[in-house]
Amino acid sequence: MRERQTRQLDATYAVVHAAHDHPTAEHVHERVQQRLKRISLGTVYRNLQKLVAQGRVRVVRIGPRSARFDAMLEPHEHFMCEICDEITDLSSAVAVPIRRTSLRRRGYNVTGQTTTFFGTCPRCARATRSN
Amino acid sequence: MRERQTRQLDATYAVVHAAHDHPTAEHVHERVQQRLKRISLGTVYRNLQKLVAQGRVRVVRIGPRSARFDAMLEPHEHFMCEICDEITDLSSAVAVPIRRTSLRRRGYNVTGQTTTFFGTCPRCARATRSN
DNA sequence: CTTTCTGCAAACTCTTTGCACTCGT
DNA sequence: ACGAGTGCAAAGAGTTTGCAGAAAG
Repeated sequence: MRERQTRQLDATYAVVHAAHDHPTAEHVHERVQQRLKRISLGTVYRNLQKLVAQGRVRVVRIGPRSARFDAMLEPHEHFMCEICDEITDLSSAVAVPIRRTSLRRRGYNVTGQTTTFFGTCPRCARATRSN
Repeated sequence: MRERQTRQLDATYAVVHAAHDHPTAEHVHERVQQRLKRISLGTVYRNLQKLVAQGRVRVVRIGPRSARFDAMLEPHEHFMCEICDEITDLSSAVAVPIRRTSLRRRGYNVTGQTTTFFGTCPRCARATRSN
């Protein structure tokens, strides 16, 4: 046997899959603890790594803070609000796959891509204006 | 007076500006030390922050390792090789500005964007094939 | 039973910071 | 000479890891 199915792994995946807010490892830990009170942060980190290696979860590295996790596997883009730090999903542009082809012609092997927009989200933009 | 022009700040900017390989803070430190032997890593970090705040340098946060710095201010995309960790510049797609407009219509205030492709660069792709 | 996984705590990496001193202006 | 900037070393955040014991198959 190679990989075991543990409560900790299942719960970690369930939390990331249910989340729609790109949680950090610490967020995931807090949420998993609601079900498994004794799970440690180290285990959450190990299981997140495992899920990423299995391709069931993706890492989103944006901004100066911690890595964030996402079980949305369909290609999509992100918007990061520099005021509230919230990351929202954007539906993917149609134009993008074309660029991959041109890179492949130049000898690159492209396995992934991310586009992130930065700025102020509508909610924070409104709040800023009214202050 | 507000900001002073120190040897350390000048040298830090000169190194980033001359670099074409997206150096980490530690890289920048090593290179600046060739001219100012007593400069500390903390000072390099503080000066890199200052340059970023001034808009003379950009931070590139890709991959699990440290932040990397770039004085190339024209819009461009990145390719990160997952084997050798090298980040290369790609000329920017023409299609991208269009998407910003559509985000603005939805209430986002867009101040920046990055697109990164992941995979294997031509050199590593060749090396892998021949092994 | 065997081997992987876990909890815990310590270690590690990257970055920031407090303090006394230095150096631009 | 005033105060922003510096070097140094210690502290912080985020993440990884060694180990002894727990538990999946």
